[in-house]
Amino acid sequence: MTTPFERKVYAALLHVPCGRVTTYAELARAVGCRSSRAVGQALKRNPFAPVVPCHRVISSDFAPGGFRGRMRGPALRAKLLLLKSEGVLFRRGRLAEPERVMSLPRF
DNA sequence: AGACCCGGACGCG
DNA sequence: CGCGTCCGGGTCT
Repeated sequence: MTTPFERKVYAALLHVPCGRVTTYAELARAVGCRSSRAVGQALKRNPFAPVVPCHRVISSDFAPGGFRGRMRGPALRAKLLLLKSEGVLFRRGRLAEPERVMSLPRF
């Protein structure tokens, strides 16, 4: 079931193009929410994957964050591969080029 | 009402 | 840097 909050998150995420990423915190601010964790939950249940690019959302400390509800294992590797195919690389478990993080318009 | 969750900020060693 | 801890808020049961 998709809620108004989830739709807001997905809509904001659509502004992130291929080759760039954003963070849970950034998304949260974009929709006027102070819980980045709530955003993570919404992405986890993203019914419109991959048209809503939930793989382009990482942690604000440049760690990859999770994917499909998991923070490690095959799911996470799939996320890293998707990003790699878009030119976004990770090294030593961290985003290689932090300047690829996109800031979103405030709420 | 309580528990859960793909985070974040802060404090400490 | 790598913990531990607390906070947060939307959703599910």
